[in-house]
Amino acid sequence: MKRLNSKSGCSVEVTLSVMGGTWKPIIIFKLMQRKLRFMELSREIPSVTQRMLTLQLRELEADGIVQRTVHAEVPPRVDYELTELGLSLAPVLKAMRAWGIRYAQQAEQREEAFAVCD
Amino acid sequence: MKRLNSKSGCSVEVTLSVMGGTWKPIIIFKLMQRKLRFMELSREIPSVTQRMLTLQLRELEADGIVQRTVHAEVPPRVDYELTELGLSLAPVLKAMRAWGIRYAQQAEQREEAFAVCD
DNA sequence: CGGCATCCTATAGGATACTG
DNA sequence: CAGTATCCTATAGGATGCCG
Repeated sequence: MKRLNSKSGCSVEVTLSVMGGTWKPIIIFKLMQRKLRFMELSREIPSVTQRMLTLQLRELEADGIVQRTVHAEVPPRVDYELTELGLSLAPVLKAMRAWGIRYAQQAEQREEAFAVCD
Repeated sequence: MKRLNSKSGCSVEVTLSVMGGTWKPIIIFKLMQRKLRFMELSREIPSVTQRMLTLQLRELEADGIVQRTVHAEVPPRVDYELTELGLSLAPVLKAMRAWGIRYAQQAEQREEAFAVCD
């Protein structure tokens, strides 16, 4: 996905430059519910490979959306949580969630057999 | 961008399967304000090429988000407007717009010189 | 456990030219 | 005007293996 230049364009493009991408909204949404470690995130989002998960988390970290904490333990333990800035994206994600639920319900009535969870 | 399978996964993934992508949210946002013809859309979103605009509009049409109307005139005239389903995405786009504006304002205070419009 | 490195393929996306 | 068609490059993304 093309990374939009956040220094220009409309306000929606600015948001997209930070949370655009196939996995970022899902990652942020999962982290809205609670702090998660790497393996937990991986299990929560089965469709993402570990490689992509790592890459996207690094970008979210660089953009100040996600806080990464490494605990000095054996076995290693790393957890990810939203920063204040990341939390401020909650209204966007909540709107997306609400729309997805409504859409799936309507599709169900059309016998399209969705299976939606969070 | 990987097209998520809308038949599974969390509710956010369902929404992403319809409006995910670099250009779709921007296109939908522009059409929220008013009906636009192809060239108008192209000018409103300078960063998108005609080719990508066509492709994305076709997908949005196939997903029932956008209504394409061809007028039998010379020169040809085609306009795009949101369907009822497309309009129901407004809360998502409005949340994205609000976040983008706030983010740009804060960046401005950090002297990062954004230039944001709609 | 939480990665990173490497190699590979598929798809997104751009440039340009052409057409009804 | 509103596209198509063609060709091309860049990036997304997957599979696998290794490591502290």
